[in-house]
Amino acid sequence: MNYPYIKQFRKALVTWYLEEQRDLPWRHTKEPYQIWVSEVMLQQTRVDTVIPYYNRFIEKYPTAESLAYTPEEELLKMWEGLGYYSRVRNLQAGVREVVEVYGGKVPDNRVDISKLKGVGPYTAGAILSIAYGKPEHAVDGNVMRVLSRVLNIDADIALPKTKEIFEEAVTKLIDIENPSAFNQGLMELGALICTPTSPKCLLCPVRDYCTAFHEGNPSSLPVKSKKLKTKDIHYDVYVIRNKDGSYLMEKRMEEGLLANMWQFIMVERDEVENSLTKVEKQYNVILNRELIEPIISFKHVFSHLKWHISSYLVDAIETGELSQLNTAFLTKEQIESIPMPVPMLKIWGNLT
DNA sequence: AAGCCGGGGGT
DNA sequence: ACCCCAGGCTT
Repeated sequence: MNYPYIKQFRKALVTWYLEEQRDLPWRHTKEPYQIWVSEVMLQQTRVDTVIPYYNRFIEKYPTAESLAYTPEEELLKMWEGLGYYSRVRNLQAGVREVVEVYGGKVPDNRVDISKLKGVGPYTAGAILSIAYGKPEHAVDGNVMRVLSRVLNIDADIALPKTKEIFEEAVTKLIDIENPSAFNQGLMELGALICTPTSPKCLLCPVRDYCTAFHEGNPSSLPVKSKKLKTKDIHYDVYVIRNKDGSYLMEKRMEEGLLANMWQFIMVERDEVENSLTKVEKQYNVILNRELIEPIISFKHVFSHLKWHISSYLVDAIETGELSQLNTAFLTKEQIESIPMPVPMLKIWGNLT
């Protein structure tokens, strides 16, 4: 794009953003910490999903100091249902570093802010431009889609290397006068107008500067290669109830999928007799095999795998000492206070 | 560079 | 069924 057009493109984008932007909670603040929270929640997550979580989170943890030393289980409960739970662990680690190393002030340069846990190239640029007004690129999926069309770039955006092309493009195009509105304008345009399928080109404020609109095919961009196939795993989930009306639960491992979240007893599907024997032995209980009541069967899709779950309610006739520290019989009130992944919430919700 | 890490909504 | 979403970390 030639220089005169760059200036006009900036102006058109920023003017449109300032007039048409949605009223979102995190647009009422310029506190770097609060912008940070919003950006982490928005990673791979839609605006409408984030809004209630953001409001609750900021109300409870309005400052870096208030978040820094909150127990992890409480944070996971606040994050419950949002997904990608390592985000909140990393956020807290980063925030704690800000409190302890930077005196509570979020760094205002890319080198230092990028050292914080959970802050990658995008989040760094977003905080720097939105909270500090720095002319830094913030390239996410929206930006790559919009600019692939405006500049008619057909490089494969699934390749990490391709992102550098767009970072350089933004660095060249960005409005020094209002980096915040420019970066958010690109993303807002991607969310409202320059959508993945059927972009609303006739309503686009930068249509005049869009190469794909004039010389190419906006709908065919961006190019993205790799598509992943999910693996199928079948589980039987046993909701085991003791004489007190408490339920046997276990906490997942500290790392990996759904780390540190709680679940009912879950075993890979097998012959029913084998499953029950395995459960009885491992958790030192004797189950009433005469009365196994199906609760619900469903599929739960993750980004890289698919769970097929069948769940059952069964009474423990006898219970012994639980050998593992991460297992316990919990009351209804306790269960509703611990963080559980959505599949377990679904089973719990169908229990009564 | 590729795999891992959730969940929901749109088409 | 498939795609994508205000991505980052680990290997």
